[in-house]
Amino acid sequence: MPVLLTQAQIAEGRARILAVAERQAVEIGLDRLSMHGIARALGWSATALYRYFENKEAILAAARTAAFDRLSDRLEAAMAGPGDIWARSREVGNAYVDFAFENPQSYRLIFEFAQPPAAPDSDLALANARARANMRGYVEQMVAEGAIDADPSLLAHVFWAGLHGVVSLQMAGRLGPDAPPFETIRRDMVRRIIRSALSPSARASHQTGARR
Amino acid sequence: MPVLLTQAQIAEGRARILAVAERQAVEIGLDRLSMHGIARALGWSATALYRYFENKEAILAAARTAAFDRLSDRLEAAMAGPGDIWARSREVGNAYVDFAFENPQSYRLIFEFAQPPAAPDSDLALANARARANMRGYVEQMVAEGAIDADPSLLAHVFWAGLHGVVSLQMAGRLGPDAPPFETIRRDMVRRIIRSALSPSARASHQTGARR
DNA sequence: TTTCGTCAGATAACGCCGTTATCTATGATG
DNA sequence: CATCATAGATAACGGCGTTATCTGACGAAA
Repeated sequence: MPVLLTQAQIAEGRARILAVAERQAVEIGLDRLSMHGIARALGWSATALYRYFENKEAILAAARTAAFDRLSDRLEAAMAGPGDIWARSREVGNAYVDFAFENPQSYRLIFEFAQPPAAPDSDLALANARARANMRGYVEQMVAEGAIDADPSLLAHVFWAGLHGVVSLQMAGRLGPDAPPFETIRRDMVRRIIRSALSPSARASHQTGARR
Repeated sequence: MPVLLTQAQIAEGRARILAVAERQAVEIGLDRLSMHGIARALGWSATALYRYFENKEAILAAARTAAFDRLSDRLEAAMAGPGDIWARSREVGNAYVDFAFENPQSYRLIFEFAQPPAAPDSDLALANARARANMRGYVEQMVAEGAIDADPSLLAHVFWAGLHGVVSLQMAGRLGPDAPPFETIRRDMVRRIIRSALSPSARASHQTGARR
């Protein structure tokens, strides 16, 4: 009978393709990524890629999945760090922003406007859900610990959307030269939202305590 | 001597090309827009387009400019409407969101991540500046009228980024099925930011007055 | 009125893209 | 050792953005 690719070989092939794709996305930009180019870098023919991925979109979906997971890793690491919930939440925010600007191609890949919907229960959908859970988790904990008082899911999405808004305006170069710097906008936004949700008990200790 | 295109003919040619480009962007999506396709719709050869625009990117830049101007028109109309500054500011926000979801391709065109920088003093740069001014203007007026108290530019950018964040998450389909609806997130975000900036005098009249 | 120069626009072509059809060589199984 | 399904190469398709080249039409000059 034939010589079948083992599961391990398939996995390795996919991993090699993804590695090249991610490197090229960084080097030449997401939109210049091409099947021919990836194959060239591997010393393969372009058609060989189709033994490992159904088409280009499948490669992008896998790269998106990996990007989601890397983002989640960083958010979870920040959340698992030292300090009280205030400090850790701040670190989660920093991790998000750092990820975005250290990996703009990954951030773009994840949040690009035109995206084919992910198949339900696909790896991509799961990675997306994990990232969303991480974007919610720290807010839920703040509410659970009584630091702030709000509908956790709603407030989490407000935080997330706000952060994503500044990040993506900055990335798209839509903050003109007359605009305040990115970090100023971000800090002011977060400060306003936080204060709007401070629990009565936290209001005394945090609000005054945080500003010496 | 030769038969030169008059300024008017050039302007008309550019207008026809743009009209087709914008229609096709709506019909088939921004990324399927092509020089060949635009020319086909015009009954021209693809190369004829190069008599009117330097290249495809120039067409996109012109379309971006037009999109910016349409957005500005709507923002200005909302700002010029009836009612006090609270009502008009609310309408500016509605105009922004309505524009985004009624013209997703235009919104995408404007706020897409990867954008070649606009040439300084180009029509595009001017249209961009006009739109940014409109995103600032209503906040400046609120501050001027004493309704709220903040650095106008900073607060305007916080509002804008927040709104853009919810809009673009929604457009990219990144708000999962477990997320609160778009309008809920938007309203909550705007409410929180507004309250954080209410001037002491407005706090009494607005905060209580606005909730019956 | 004929010639001529110049430019608008068409045709052809280039190299790239994503993808499919077809071929070839391989190596485990009978 | 012969067979045969398959991995991967080669070739090809239609489409892309863009450039080179050709063609034809018109205003100025003769």
